[in-house]
Amino acid sequence: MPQLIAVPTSATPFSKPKIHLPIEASKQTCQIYPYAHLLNRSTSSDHLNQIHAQMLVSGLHQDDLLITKLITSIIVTGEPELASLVFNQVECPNGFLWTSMIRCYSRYGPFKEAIVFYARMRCQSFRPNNFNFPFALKTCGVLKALSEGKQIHTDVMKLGFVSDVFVQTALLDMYVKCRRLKTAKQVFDSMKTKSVVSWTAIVAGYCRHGLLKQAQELFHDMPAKNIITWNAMIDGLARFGDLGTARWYFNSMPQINRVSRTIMIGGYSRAGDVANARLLFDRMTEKEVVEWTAMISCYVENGEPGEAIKLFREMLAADVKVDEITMLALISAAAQFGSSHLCVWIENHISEGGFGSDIRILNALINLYVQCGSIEKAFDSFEKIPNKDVISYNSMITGYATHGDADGTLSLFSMMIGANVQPNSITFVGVLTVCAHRGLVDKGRRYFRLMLDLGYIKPKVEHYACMVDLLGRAGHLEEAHNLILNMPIRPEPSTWGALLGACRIHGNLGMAEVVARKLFEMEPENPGNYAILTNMYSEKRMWDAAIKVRTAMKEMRVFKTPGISIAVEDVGPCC
DNA sequence: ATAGGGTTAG
Repeated sequence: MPQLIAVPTSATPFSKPKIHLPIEASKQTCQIYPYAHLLNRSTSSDHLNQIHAQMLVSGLHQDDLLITKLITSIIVTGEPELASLVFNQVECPNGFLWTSMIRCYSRYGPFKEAIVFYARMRCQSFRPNNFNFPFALKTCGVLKALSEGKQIHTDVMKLGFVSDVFVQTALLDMYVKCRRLKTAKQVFDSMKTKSVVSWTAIVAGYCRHGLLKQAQELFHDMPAKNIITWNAMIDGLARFGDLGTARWYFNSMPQINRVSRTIMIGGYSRAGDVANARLLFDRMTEKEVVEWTAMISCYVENGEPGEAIKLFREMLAADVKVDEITMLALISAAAQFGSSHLCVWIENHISEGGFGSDIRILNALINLYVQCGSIEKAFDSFEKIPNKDVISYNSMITGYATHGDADGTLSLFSMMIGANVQPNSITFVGVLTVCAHRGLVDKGRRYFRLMLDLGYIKPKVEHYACMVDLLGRAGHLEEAHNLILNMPIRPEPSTWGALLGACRIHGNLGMAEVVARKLFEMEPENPGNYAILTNMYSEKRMWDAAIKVRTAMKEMRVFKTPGISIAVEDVGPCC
């Protein structure tokens, strides 16, 4: 995470905020205050603008109480930009105002602005209060902005909030969200008084990162649990493979709610138990958008897009309000279904629901068109996105790559660089895949080199697999072999498998023997590797060697699985 | 300040 902004940590001097209220303005106060009752949730932003204009004219824009009310009203309309506009005209904002602005951005985004506001507050040497920290820290967690979080941590210590349970809990949660479990635990251990929330935050942190042992230990040690603690625990268990225990906890917890059931639906879904997920779903009386979406996703996750789409229709019939996450699940289902006649229907829902400006939806749409085979339409949707992010570019690059379009892939990569969007490891999977597919050896080498030179991308096995495939197919077996031997991460059987395949293509028996030996060690139970080597011996009429491999196979009790042809199910029309 | 559903690759 690049540093968003330098948060000044100088803690002195603290100037008390002063309100410079013009005398004339204070005289007019009673005339203007009647406007205050207009500032409620339903006030439109035009109306707020009018009120603000009047305040400016009357010189009341420095009136602490009124401005606070105005900004609060703007914030509930969810328009942070307008709120900042008003805020920026306040000479000496009070603590409540600073908190409001930070909280506003931490809720509606852009999240970065919340930290910017925190930094601005510190630049003005305003002393944060215990309400400022949690919202600023929460935002650091959302953005995974560890370095900013640490700077706020310094402020917390300098300014004497080490014994504030709220602040400390927010701090430990920030470390949890930034994947710093050890630091989170240190903060937790240092707390003299801990609330249920503090305990739950650390338990949930361990759960989220799959450290179930630590989580369970604390779970059993904690003096009191609430339903959130239980839910965090069953989610951890269900998420990381111990569905049985999760189920046991689920059945023995003092009370359950909608969240508990949704967690279990997710657990069953990941275990492939669609029937039990549906059973739980059907038994729920109060189903809202999250529950419906969980069940729809369950079908998507388990390869039943038809059922997912059917359930979505039921959801509409049940008059449940669809949100952007339901739409993402639905688009996923349609993409899996792969039929282009769903696309128009989907696009209608997107515009009806007002999701047309949500970049996540638009990105999913690119993938939908790619999966339906209309790469041109995918590009149309891609082009229409005003501020394309990495995922937009990746979706399109991957789309071209899976269609084997090297020109499309590589020109889009250049476009991405030109637009100053940083490629990530997924981008390079796409680029290298297409190079391997199209036999573009030199280009592949160059892009691979570029990826390493960029420095911020940790090469993964997938990248090496692409390169081995690319070099191997082109006959550069030695180079491919050396790449595997020198790669900084553990090669997977499939990495060696790619090389073995290349040896077969080029009839290089010597290297095939070396590679096969490696594979026999790694996955002695996989019959495919023996088969390739046996076939290579047979092709060279080396019958003795072939028989030797077969015998070894028998001794290892490896049997070649007979070929199975799976009938393609006719799903029929779905709508 | 703590819990549930989602988009890009493989």
